[in-house]
Amino acid sequence: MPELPEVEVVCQGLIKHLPDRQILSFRQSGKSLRKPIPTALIRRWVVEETILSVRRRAKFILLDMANASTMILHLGMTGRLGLFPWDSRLLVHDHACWRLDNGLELRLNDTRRFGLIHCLPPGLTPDHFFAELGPDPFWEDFSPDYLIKKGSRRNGPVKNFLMDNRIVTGIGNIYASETLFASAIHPAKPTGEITRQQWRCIIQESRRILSDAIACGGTTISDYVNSSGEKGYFQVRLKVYAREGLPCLKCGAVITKMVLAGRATFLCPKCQKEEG
DNA sequence: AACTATACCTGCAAGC
DNA sequence: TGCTTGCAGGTATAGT
Repeated sequence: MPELPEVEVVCQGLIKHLPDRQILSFRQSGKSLRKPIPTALIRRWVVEETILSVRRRAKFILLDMANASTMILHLGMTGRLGLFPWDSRLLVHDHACWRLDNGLELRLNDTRRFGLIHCLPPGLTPDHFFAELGPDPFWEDFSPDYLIKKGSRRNGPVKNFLMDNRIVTGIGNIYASETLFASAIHPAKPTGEITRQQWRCIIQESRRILSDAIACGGTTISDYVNSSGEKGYFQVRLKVYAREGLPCLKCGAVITKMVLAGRATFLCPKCQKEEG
């Protein structure tokens, strides 16, 4: 998916347009996303309601409605949200469309359909829905003490640990590689061997990289665009991700690729020593 | 309990 | 040209 920065950029775009808008109607493609689209719940609780606010929690986007219901959106790997004139032509993978009272329609386009839409009736807070999720990287809870407590008994690769959203949310495959490069830590290093100083470094670097990426409008690998249809520009700042065979920007050694938990992982073998 | 492999789905690029 | 294969930003699950 879009990782945390891309979701944040989309969210910031939606905040400019959605609050105070009323949803007039809802339509869908008929295809299921990761779970079936809860059309009945959306028509019951969201249609004809006004949007109060737009928030992000982890990689979820939340629309708080005036009647205290909540619509929760997740973009999966290929999800995109955009605003279009309501009578404009639908695109091939437009799966959910909310018509607004200003002539525009919010459309969720998701090629691979790994996205998710939830609708919580009034009074059901999203809290229990997010109960299993770890903190955002920007929260104070994301601290060396917390990571030592959660990670000391783990021997799996630290990269997998950082991508586990029960530990910390929003660090996906791109930013896990980038954070570990910036921290000079080998992605396969056993989690339990990471020192307090290294955790401090990981926290600091992940926040710096994610902030920079948000400021750049996110990373566009192939098809991600923000809610205004603009691409992000962080990809030109990536130091290791998708740079296999190219020289390390710090030391000139050749960037290599390995597979961890089935995911492509990029590193500089010289800057990120196994025993480091 | 922790970890890996697999499944979900479509499109694209590379290789034959 | 056309087929097959592998791979892609996420996450839930079943299995070891």
